[in-house]
Amino acid sequence: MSDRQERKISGLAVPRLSQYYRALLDSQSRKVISSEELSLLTGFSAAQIRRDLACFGQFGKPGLGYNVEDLKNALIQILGMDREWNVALVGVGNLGAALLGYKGFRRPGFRLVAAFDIDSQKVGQTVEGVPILHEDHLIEFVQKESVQLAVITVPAAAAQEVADLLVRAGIRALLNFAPLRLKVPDSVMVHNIDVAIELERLSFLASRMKNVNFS
Amino acid sequence: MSDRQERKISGLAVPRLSQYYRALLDSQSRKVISSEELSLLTGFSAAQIRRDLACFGQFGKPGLGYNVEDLKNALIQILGMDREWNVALVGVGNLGAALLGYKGFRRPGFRLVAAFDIDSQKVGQTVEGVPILHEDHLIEFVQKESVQLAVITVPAAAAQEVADLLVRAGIRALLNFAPLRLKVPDSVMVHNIDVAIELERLSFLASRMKNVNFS
DNA sequence: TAGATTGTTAATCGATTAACAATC
DNA sequence: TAGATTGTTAATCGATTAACAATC
Repeated sequence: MSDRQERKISGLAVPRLSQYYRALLDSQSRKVISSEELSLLTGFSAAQIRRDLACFGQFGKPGLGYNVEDLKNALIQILGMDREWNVALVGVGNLGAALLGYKGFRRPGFRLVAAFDIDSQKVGQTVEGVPILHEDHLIEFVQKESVQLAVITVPAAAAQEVADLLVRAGIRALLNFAPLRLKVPDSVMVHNIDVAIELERLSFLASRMKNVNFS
Repeated sequence: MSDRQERKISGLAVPRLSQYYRALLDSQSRKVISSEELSLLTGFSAAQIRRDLACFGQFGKPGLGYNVEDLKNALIQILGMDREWNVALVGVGNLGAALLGYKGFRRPGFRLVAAFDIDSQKVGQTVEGVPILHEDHLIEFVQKESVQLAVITVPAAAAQEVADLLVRAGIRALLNFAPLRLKVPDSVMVHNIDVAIELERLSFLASRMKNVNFS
Protein backbone atom coordinates (compact mmCIF):
# COMPACT_ATOMS: atom_id res chain seq x y z
CA MET A 1 0.00 0.00 0.00
CA SER A 2 2.53 2.59 1.17
CA ASP A 3 5.37 3.22 -1.21
CA ARG A 4 8.12 3.22 1.38
CA GLN A 5 10.90 0.68 1.05
CA GLU A 6 9.82 -2.82 1.99
CA ARG A 7 11.78 -4.56 4.67
CA LYS A 8 13.27 -7.98 4.05
CA ILE A 9 10.79 -10.67 4.88
CA SER A 10 11.49 -14.29 5.63
CA GLY A 11 9.96 -16.95 3.45
CA LEU A 12 8.68 -18.47 6.67
CA ALA A 13 6.36 -15.50 7.07
CA VAL A 14 4.48 -16.00 3.82
CA PRO A 15 2.18 -18.81 4.92
CA ARG A 16 1.51 -16.80 8.08
CA LEU A 17 0.28 -13.92 5.93
CA SER A 18 -2.11 -16.38 4.29
CA GLN A 19 -3.40 -17.40 7.70
CA TYR A 20 -3.93 -13.80 8.74
CA TYR A 21 -5.87 -13.30 5.53
CA ARG A 22 -8.00 -16.34 6.26
CA ALA A 23 -8.72 -15.13 9.79
CA LEU A 24 -9.80 -11.77 8.41
CA LEU A 25 -12.22 -13.44 6.02
CA ASP A 26 -13.79 -15.05 9.08
CA SER A 27 -13.97 -11.66 10.81
CA GLN A 28 -15.74 -9.66 8.15
CA SER A 29 -18.56 -8.89 10.55
CA ARG A 30 -16.17 -6.74 12.57
CA LYS A 31 -14.89 -3.32 11.72
CA VAL A 32 -11.51 -3.43 13.46
CA ILE A 33 -9.35 -6.14 14.94
CA SER A 34 -6.26 -6.00 17.16
CA SER A 35 -3.07 -8.03 16.79
CA GLU A 36 -4.04 -9.68 20.08
CA GLU A 37 -7.36 -10.83 18.63
CA LEU A 38 -5.67 -12.04 15.43
CA SER A 39 -3.29 -13.94 17.66
CA LEU A 40 -6.19 -15.77 19.28
CA LEU A 41 -7.60 -16.67 15.88
CA THR A 42 -4.37 -17.84 14.25
CA GLY A 43 -2.19 -19.08 17.08
CA PHE A 44 0.72 -16.80 16.15
CA SER A 45 1.94 -14.28 18.71
CA ALA A 46 0.64 -10.72 18.57
CA ALA A 47 4.20 -9.43 18.36
CA GLN A 48 4.93 -11.64 15.37
CA ILE A 49 1.75 -10.55 13.62
CA ARG A 50 2.56 -6.86 14.10
CA ARG A 51 6.11 -7.41 12.90
CA ASP A 52 5.09 -9.44 9.85
CA LEU A 53 2.59 -6.79 8.80
CA ALA A 54 4.98 -3.93 9.50
CA CYS A 55 7.28 -5.33 6.81
CA PHE A 56 4.83 -4.11 4.22
CA GLY A 57 3.52 -0.85 5.60
CA GLN A 58 1.63 0.74 8.46
CA PHE A 59 -1.82 -0.76 8.38
CA GLY A 60 -2.93 -0.24 11.96
CA LYS A 61 -3.86 2.68 14.19
CA PRO A 62 -2.26 2.77 17.66
CA GLY A 63 -4.93 2.38 20.32
CA LEU A 64 -7.48 1.07 17.81
CA GLY A 65 -6.09 -1.87 15.87
CA TYR A 66 -6.47 -2.78 12.22
CA ASN A 67 -9.41 -2.00 9.99
CA VAL A 68 -10.54 -5.46 8.89
CA GLU A 69 -11.51 -4.48 5.36
CA ASP A 70 -8.38 -2.42 4.75
CA LEU A 71 -6.04 -5.06 6.13
CA LYS A 72 -7.76 -7.76 4.10
CA ASN A 73 -7.25 -5.72 0.95
CA ALA A 74 -3.65 -5.01 1.87
CA LEU A 75 -2.99 -8.73 2.31
CA ILE A 76 -4.61 -9.49 -1.04
CA GLN A 77 -2.17 -7.07 -2.57
CA ILE A 78 0.83 -8.29 -0.57
CA LEU A 79 0.11 -11.90 -1.50
CA GLY A 80 -0.11 -10.93 -5.15
CA MET A 81 -3.77 -11.83 -5.40
CA ASP A 82 -4.92 -8.47 -6.70
CA ARG A 83 -4.82 -10.02 -10.15
CA GLU A 84 -5.77 -13.28 -11.88
CA TRP A 85 -3.06 -15.93 -12.20
CA ASN A 86 -3.32 -18.41 -15.03
CA VAL A 87 -2.40 -21.85 -13.76
CA ALA A 88 -1.61 -25.04 -15.68
CA LEU A 89 -1.42 -28.54 -14.26
CA VAL A 90 0.87 -31.13 -15.80
CA GLY A 91 0.21 -34.83 -15.22
CA VAL A 92 -3.41 -35.98 -15.05
CA GLY A 93 -2.88 -39.14 -13.00
CA ASN A 94 -4.56 -39.97 -9.72
CA LEU A 95 -3.32 -36.91 -7.90
CA GLY A 96 -3.51 -34.49 -10.82
CA ALA A 97 -7.08 -35.41 -11.68
CA ALA A 98 -8.06 -35.08 -8.04
CA LEU A 99 -6.55 -31.62 -7.77
CA LEU A 100 -8.49 -30.50 -10.85
CA GLY A 101 -11.66 -31.30 -8.94
CA TYR A 102 -10.48 -30.22 -5.51
CA LYS A 103 -12.19 -27.15 -4.09
CA GLY A 104 -9.04 -25.95 -2.37
CA PHE A 105 -7.53 -25.53 -5.81
CA ARG A 106 -10.34 -23.52 -7.30
CA ARG A 107 -9.86 -20.22 -5.60
CA PRO A 108 -10.53 -16.63 -6.58
CA GLY A 109 -7.38 -15.22 -8.10
CA PHE A 110 -6.34 -18.50 -9.70
CA ARG A 111 -7.68 -19.61 -13.08
CA LEU A 112 -6.91 -23.24 -13.93
CA VAL A 113 -6.71 -22.84 -17.69
CA ALA A 114 -5.42 -26.21 -18.86
CA ALA A 115 -4.05 -29.59 -17.88
CA PHE A 116 -1.41 -31.50 -19.84
CA ASP A 117 -0.66 -35.19 -20.24
CA ILE A 118 1.03 -37.51 -22.73
CA ASP A 119 -1.67 -40.17 -22.61
CA SER A 120 -3.69 -39.92 -25.83
CA GLN A 121 -6.63 -41.52 -24.00
CA LYS A 122 -6.82 -38.49 -21.74
CA VAL A 123 -5.94 -35.78 -24.24
CA GLY A 124 -9.06 -34.12 -25.60
CA GLN A 125 -11.12 -34.86 -22.53
CA THR A 126 -12.27 -32.27 -20.06
CA VAL A 127 -12.02 -32.67 -16.29
CA GLU A 128 -14.14 -30.35 -14.20
CA GLY A 129 -14.23 -27.91 -17.07
CA VAL A 130 -10.47 -27.97 -17.63
CA PRO A 131 -9.33 -29.25 -21.04
CA ILE A 132 -6.57 -31.86 -21.15
CA LEU A 133 -4.04 -31.05 -23.85
CA HIS A 134 -1.03 -32.96 -25.09
CA GLU A 135 2.32 -32.04 -23.58
CA ASP A 136 3.60 -31.38 -27.09
CA HIS A 137 1.55 -28.21 -27.06
CA LEU A 138 2.66 -27.09 -23.60
CA ILE A 139 5.20 -24.44 -24.54
CA GLU A 140 3.01 -22.92 -27.22
CA PHE A 141 -0.03 -22.83 -24.94
CA VAL A 142 1.78 -21.45 -21.90
CA GLN A 143 3.20 -18.61 -23.96
CA LYS A 144 0.06 -17.78 -25.90
CA GLU A 145 -2.23 -17.89 -22.87
CA SER A 146 0.20 -16.20 -20.45
CA VAL A 147 0.31 -19.04 -17.96
CA GLN A 148 2.47 -17.92 -15.05
CA LEU A 149 2.07 -20.73 -12.51
CA ALA A 150 2.20 -24.49 -12.94
CA VAL A 151 1.51 -27.54 -10.83
CA ILE A 152 3.60 -30.64 -11.52
CA THR A 153 1.88 -33.96 -10.76
CA VAL A 154 3.77 -36.27 -13.12
CA PRO A 155 5.80 -39.25 -11.85
CA ALA A 156 9.26 -38.44 -10.49
CA ALA A 157 10.98 -39.84 -13.57
CA ALA A 158 9.27 -37.29 -15.83
CA ALA A 159 9.25 -34.28 -13.54
CA GLN A 160 12.58 -32.67 -14.45
CA GLU A 161 11.77 -32.89 -18.14
CA VAL A 162 8.40 -31.25 -17.53
CA ALA A 163 10.02 -28.55 -15.42
CA ASP A 164 12.50 -27.85 -18.21
CA LEU A 165 9.64 -27.41 -20.67
CA LEU A 166 7.83 -25.06 -18.31
CA VAL A 167 10.96 -23.03 -17.72
CA ARG A 168 11.57 -22.74 -21.46
CA ALA A 169 8.00 -21.57 -21.85
CA GLY A 170 8.68 -18.79 -19.34
CA ILE A 171 6.75 -19.96 -16.29
CA ARG A 172 7.29 -17.92 -13.11
CA ALA A 173 6.65 -20.39 -10.29
CA LEU A 174 6.09 -24.11 -9.84
CA LEU A 175 4.27 -26.21 -7.27
CA ASN A 176 5.95 -29.59 -7.47
CA PHE A 177 4.35 -32.76 -6.08
CA ALA A 178 6.96 -35.10 -7.57
CA PRO A 179 9.35 -36.50 -4.96
CA LEU A 180 12.58 -34.95 -6.18
CA ARG A 181 14.50 -31.68 -6.12
CA LEU A 182 13.93 -29.89 -9.42
CA LYS A 183 16.78 -27.95 -10.99
CA VAL A 184 15.55 -24.64 -12.30
CA PRO A 185 17.09 -21.18 -12.85
CA ASP A 186 17.07 -18.77 -9.92
CA SER A 187 14.44 -16.70 -11.66
CA VAL A 188 11.89 -19.50 -11.32
CA MET A 189 10.43 -20.17 -7.89
CA VAL A 190 9.72 -23.75 -6.83
CA HIS A 191 7.80 -24.98 -3.86
CA ASN A 192 7.55 -28.68 -3.11
CA ILE A 193 4.76 -30.72 -1.60
CA ASP A 194 6.10 -34.19 -0.97
CA VAL A 195 3.60 -36.51 0.67
CA ALA A 196 6.16 -39.28 1.08
CA ILE A 197 8.33 -36.98 3.15
CA GLU A 198 5.30 -35.84 5.15
CA LEU A 199 4.46 -39.45 5.95
CA GLU A 200 8.00 -39.96 7.20
CA ARG A 201 7.66 -36.84 9.30
CA LEU A 202 4.55 -38.35 10.91
CA SER A 203 6.49 -41.53 11.52
CA PHE A 204 9.30 -39.60 13.16
CA LEU A 205 6.92 -37.58 15.31
CA ALA A 206 4.83 -40.57 16.32
CA SER A 207 7.83 -42.66 17.28
CA ARG A 208 9.65 -40.06 19.37
CA MET A 209 7.51 -37.24 20.57
CA LYS A 210 10.17 -35.81 22.85
CA ASN A 211 13.18 -33.57 22.20
CA VAL A 212 11.54 -31.98 19.21
CA ASN A 213 11.26 -28.27 19.01
CA PHE A 214 8.74 -27.48 16.30
CA SER A 215 8.47 -24.31 14.31
CA MET B 1 21.82 -46.63 17.24
CA SER B 2 24.09 -45.53 20.08
CA ASP B 3 22.37 -45.22 23.40
CA ARG B 4 23.91 -41.93 24.39
CA GLN B 5 21.58 -39.02 25.12
CA GLU B 6 20.07 -37.54 22.01
CA ARG B 7 20.57 -33.87 21.40
CA LYS B 8 17.62 -31.60 20.79
CA ILE B 9 16.75 -31.52 17.14
CA SER B 10 14.74 -28.91 15.31
CA GLY B 11 11.57 -29.92 13.55
CA LEU B 12 13.06 -28.26 10.50
CA ALA B 13 15.67 -31.01 10.33
CA VAL B 14 13.21 -33.87 9.97
CA PRO B 15 12.44 -33.46 6.27
CA ARG B 16 16.17 -33.10 5.69
CA LEU B 17 16.71 -36.50 7.26
CA SER B 18 14.19 -37.88 4.78
CA GLN B 19 16.15 -36.33 1.94
CA TYR B 20 19.41 -37.81 3.18
CA TYR B 21 17.67 -41.17 3.30
CA ARG B 22 16.43 -40.75 -0.25
CA ALA B 23 19.89 -39.81 -1.47
CA LEU B 24 21.32 -42.92 0.20
CA LEU B 25 18.76 -45.11 -1.57
CA ASP B 26 20.11 -43.67 -4.82
CA SER B 27 23.68 -44.42 -3.71
CA GLN B 28 23.33 -48.08 -2.83
CA SER B 29 25.99 -48.99 -5.40
CA ARG B 30 28.60 -47.26 -3.24
CA LYS B 31 30.10 -48.51 -0.02
CA VAL B 32 30.83 -45.19 1.68
CA ILE B 33 29.78 -41.60 1.15
CA SER B 34 31.06 -38.33 2.61
CA SER B 35 29.02 -35.44 3.92
CA GLU B 36 30.43 -33.45 1.00
CA GLU B 37 29.03 -35.95 -1.49
CA LEU B 38 25.67 -36.04 0.29
CA SER B 39 25.70 -32.28 0.09
CA LEU B 40 26.02 -32.44 -3.69
CA LEU B 41 23.13 -34.88 -3.90
CA THR B 42 20.74 -33.08 -1.57
CA GLY B 43 21.67 -29.41 -1.81
CA PHE B 44 22.15 -29.06 1.95
CA SER B 45 25.54 -27.96 3.27
CA ALA B 46 28.00 -30.64 4.40
CA ALA B 47 28.24 -28.97 7.80
CA GLN B 48 24.51 -29.11 8.24
CA ILE B 49 24.37 -32.76 7.23
CA ARG B 50 27.10 -33.70 9.73
CA ARG B 51 25.39 -31.71 12.46
CA ASP B 52 21.93 -33.16 11.76
CA LEU B 53 23.29 -36.70 11.86
CA ALA B 54 25.41 -36.05 14.94
CA CYS B 55 22.22 -35.34 16.87
CA PHE B 56 21.49 -39.05 16.80
CA GLY B 57 24.86 -40.72 17.14
CA GLN B 58 28.25 -41.14 15.55
CA PHE B 59 27.65 -42.81 12.24
CA GLY B 60 30.76 -41.77 10.32
CA LYS B 61 34.47 -42.52 10.43
CA PRO B 62 36.84 -39.53 10.28
CA GLY B 63 38.86 -39.66 7.07
CA LEU B 64 36.48 -42.14 5.46
CA GLY B 65 32.91 -40.90 5.57
CA TYR B 66 29.69 -42.78 6.21
CA ASN B 67 29.00 -46.40 5.39
CA VAL B 68 26.02 -46.15 3.04
CA GLU B 69 24.23 -49.27 4.25
CA ASP B 70 24.77 -48.47 7.93
CA LEU B 71 23.67 -44.86 7.61
CA LYS B 72 20.62 -45.88 5.62
CA ASN B 73 19.62 -48.29 8.39
CA ALA B 74 20.30 -45.68 11.04
CA LEU B 75 18.02 -43.22 9.25
CA ILE B 76 15.30 -45.84 8.95
CA GLN B 77 15.49 -46.22 12.69
CA ILE B 78 15.73 -42.48 13.39
CA LEU B 79 12.70 -41.77 11.20
CA GLY B 80 10.74 -44.45 13.03
CA MET B 81 10.42 -46.62 9.96
CA ASP B 82 11.88 -49.74 11.52
CA ARG B 83 8.33 -50.85 12.10
CA GLU B 84 5.01 -50.92 10.25
CA TRP B 85 2.63 -48.02 10.84
CA ASN B 86 -1.05 -48.60 10.36
CA VAL B 87 -2.58 -45.63 8.60
CA ALA B 88 -6.22 -44.66 8.13
CA LEU B 89 -7.59 -42.07 5.73
CA VAL B 90 -10.75 -40.15 6.55
CA GLY B 91 -12.74 -38.51 3.74
CA VAL B 92 -12.92 -40.31 0.40
CA GLY B 93 -13.65 -37.32 -1.79
CA ASN B 94 -11.60 -36.19 -4.77
CA LEU B 95 -8.38 -35.79 -2.87
CA GLY B 96 -8.83 -38.70 -0.49
CA ALA B 97 -9.62 -41.17 -3.26
CA ALA B 98 -6.63 -39.95 -5.23
CA LEU B 99 -4.29 -40.41 -2.29
CA LEU B 100 -5.53 -43.98 -1.85
CA GLY B 101 -4.26 -44.67 -5.36
CA TYR B 102 -1.19 -42.44 -5.24
CA LYS B 103 2.13 -44.26 -5.30
CA GLY B 104 3.79 -41.73 -3.03
CA PHE B 105 1.38 -42.85 -0.34
CA ARG B 106 2.02 -46.55 -0.68
CA ARG B 107 5.43 -46.85 0.89
CA PRO B 108 7.21 -49.56 2.81
CA GLY B 109 6.65 -48.99 6.50
CA PHE B 110 3.13 -47.62 6.02
CA ARG B 111 0.10 -49.88 5.75
CA LEU B 112 -3.06 -48.11 4.61
CA VAL B 113 -5.55 -50.27 6.47
CA ALA B 114 -8.84 -48.46 5.96
CA ALA B 115 -10.59 -45.38 4.66
CA PHE B 116 -13.64 -43.78 6.28
CA ASP B 117 -16.49 -41.75 4.91
CA ILE B 118 -20.09 -40.91 5.82
CA ASP B 119 -21.46 -41.38 2.30
CA SER B 120 -23.39 -44.68 2.25
CA GLN B 121 -22.74 -44.87 -1.51
CA LYS B 122 -19.03 -45.17 -0.83
CA VAL B 123 -19.13 -47.29 2.33
CA GLY B 124 -18.59 -50.94 1.53
CA GLN B 125 -16.61 -50.26 -1.60
CA THR B 126 -12.90 -50.88 -1.94
CA VAL B 127 -10.48 -48.38 -3.48
CA GLU B 128 -7.12 -49.75 -4.53
CA GLY B 129 -7.52 -52.59 -2.08
CA VAL B 130 -8.48 -50.34 0.82
CA PRO B 131 -11.96 -50.89 2.28
CA ILE B 132 -14.15 -47.85 2.85
CA LEU B 133 -15.91 -48.04 6.21
CA HIS B 134 -18.49 -45.79 7.81
CA GLU B 135 -17.18 -43.11 10.14
CA ASP B 136 -19.47 -44.52 12.84
CA HIS B 137 -17.03 -47.42 13.15
CA LEU B 138 -13.93 -45.26 13.21
CA ILE B 139 -13.14 -45.31 16.92
CA GLU B 140 -13.79 -49.01 17.25
CA PHE B 141 -11.66 -49.84 14.19
CA VAL B 142 -8.76 -47.57 15.09
CA GLN B 143 -8.52 -49.10 18.53
CA LYS B 144 -8.97 -52.71 17.48
CA GLU B 145 -6.55 -52.51 14.57
CA SER B 146 -3.96 -50.32 16.32
CA VAL B 147 -4.09 -47.51 13.82
CA GLN B 148 -1.48 -44.94 14.86
CA LEU B 149 -1.50 -42.44 11.98
CA ALA B 150 -4.37 -40.81 10.12
CA VAL B 151 -4.81 -38.63 7.07
CA ILE B 152 -7.67 -36.13 7.11
CA THR B 153 -9.13 -35.29 3.69
CA VAL B 154 -12.64 -34.23 4.68
CA PRO B 155 -14.00 -30.73 3.98
CA ALA B 156 -12.91 -28.03 6.40
CA ALA B 157 -16.31 -27.92 8.09
CA ALA B 158 -16.01 -31.56 9.16
CA ALA B 159 -12.31 -31.71 9.96
CA GLN B 160 -12.33 -30.73 13.63
CA GLU B 161 -15.05 -33.25 14.37
CA VAL B 162 -13.05 -35.98 12.62
CA ALA B 163 -9.91 -34.97 14.47
CA ASP B 164 -11.79 -35.19 17.77
CA LEU B 165 -12.91 -38.72 16.92
CA LEU B 166 -9.38 -39.75 16.01
CA VAL B 167 -7.99 -38.25 19.19
CA ARG B 168 -10.58 -40.07 21.26
CA ALA B 169 -9.60 -43.28 19.50
CA GLY B 170 -6.01 -42.72 20.58
CA ILE B 171 -4.33 -41.76 17.30
CA ARG B 172 -0.70 -40.58 17.57
CA ALA B 173 -0.24 -38.26 14.62
CA LEU B 174 -2.36 -36.59 11.93
CA LEU B 175 -1.68 -35.38 8.42
CA ASN B 176 -4.31 -32.75 7.81
CA PHE B 177 -5.24 -31.57 4.31
CA ALA B 178 -8.23 -29.53 5.46
CA PRO B 179 -7.59 -25.78 5.38
CA LEU B 180 -7.86 -25.02 9.07
CA ARG B 181 -5.88 -25.21 12.29
CA LEU B 182 -6.98 -28.31 14.19
CA LYS B 183 -7.17 -28.18 17.96
CA VAL B 184 -5.73 -31.34 19.47
CA PRO B 185 -4.00 -32.25 22.74
CA ASP B 186 -0.23 -31.75 22.93
CA SER B 187 0.24 -35.49 22.88
CA VAL B 188 -1.07 -35.70 19.31
CA MET B 189 1.15 -34.44 16.52
CA VAL B 190 -0.39 -32.63 13.58
CA HIS B 191 1.17 -31.66 10.30
CA ASN B 192 -0.75 -29.65 7.74
CA ILE B 193 -0.67 -29.72 3.97
CA ASP B 194 -2.73 -26.81 2.73
CA VAL B 195 -2.79 -26.49 -1.02
CA ALA B 196 -4.69 -23.21 -0.89
CA ILE B 197 -1.91 -21.67 1.17
CA GLU B 198 0.69 -23.14 -1.17
CA LEU B 199 -1.06 -21.52 -4.13
CA GLU B 200 -0.95 -18.19 -2.33
CA ARG B 201 2.73 -18.73 -1.65
CA LEU B 202 3.29 -19.17 -5.39
CA SER B 203 1.32 -16.02 -6.01
CA PHE B 204 3.45 -14.11 -3.51
CA LEU B 205 6.69 -15.47 -4.97
CA ALA B 206 5.66 -14.88 -8.56
CA SER B 207 4.56 -11.32 -7.94
CA ARG B 208 7.57 -10.13 -5.95
CA MET B 209 10.64 -12.21 -6.43
CA LYS B 210 12.90 -9.79 -4.60
CA ASN B 211 13.56 -9.15 -0.92
CA VAL B 212 12.70 -12.70 -0.01
CA ASN B 213 15.10 -14.78 1.96
CA PHE B 214 14.00 -18.38 1.64
CA SER B 215 14.71 -21.19 4.04
C1' DT C 1 -7.50 13.17 29.32
C1' DA C 2 -6.89 8.04 30.20
C1' DG C 3 -6.71 3.65 28.07
C1' DA C 4 -5.48 0.92 24.34
C1' DT C 5 -2.64 -0.71 20.83
C1' DT C 6 0.45 0.17 17.23
C1' DG C 7 5.29 0.12 15.01
C1' DT C 8 9.91 -0.38 16.22
C1' DT C 9 14.04 -1.03 18.87
C1' DA C 10 16.68 -3.97 21.86
C1' DA C 11 17.12 -8.57 23.89
C1' DT C 12 16.64 -13.35 23.35
C1' DC C 13 16.50 -17.44 21.27
C1' DG C 14 17.54 -20.88 17.85
C1' DA C 15 19.54 -22.55 13.65
C1' DT C 16 23.29 -22.52 10.31
C1' DT C 17 28.05 -22.07 9.06
C1' DA C 18 33.02 -21.96 9.75
C1' DA C 19 36.85 -23.85 11.61
C1' DC C 20 39.62 -27.32 13.54
C1' DA C 21 41.32 -30.93 16.78
C1' DA C 22 40.62 -35.76 16.75
C1' DT C 23 41.19 -39.84 14.23
C1' DC C 24 40.60 -43.16 10.57
C1' DT D 1 52.98 -41.47 7.69
C1' DA D 2 50.08 -38.09 4.90
C1' DG D 3 45.55 -37.08 3.39
C1' DA D 4 40.84 -37.04 4.24
C1' DT D 5 36.84 -36.34 6.77
C1' DT D 6 34.41 -36.70 10.93
C1' DG D 7 32.12 -34.67 15.28
C1' DT D 8 32.05 -30.63 17.88
C1' DT D 9 32.95 -26.00 19.49
C1' DA D 10 32.80 -21.17 18.57
C1' DA D 11 31.13 -17.53 15.49
C1' DT D 12 27.57 -15.90 12.66
C1' DC D 13 23.34 -15.22 11.06
C1' DG D 14 18.38 -14.82 11.20
C1' DA D 15 13.94 -15.04 13.37
C1' DT D 16 11.04 -14.40 17.41
C1' DT D 17 9.82 -12.12 21.61
C1' DA D 18 9.73 -8.42 25.00
C1' DA D 19 9.29 -3.90 25.99
C1' DC D 20 7.98 0.72 25.30
C1' DA D 21 7.69 5.42 23.22
C1' DA D 22 4.50 7.20 19.99
C1' DT D 23 -0.14 8.14 19.12
C1' DC D 24 -4.96 7.21 18.22
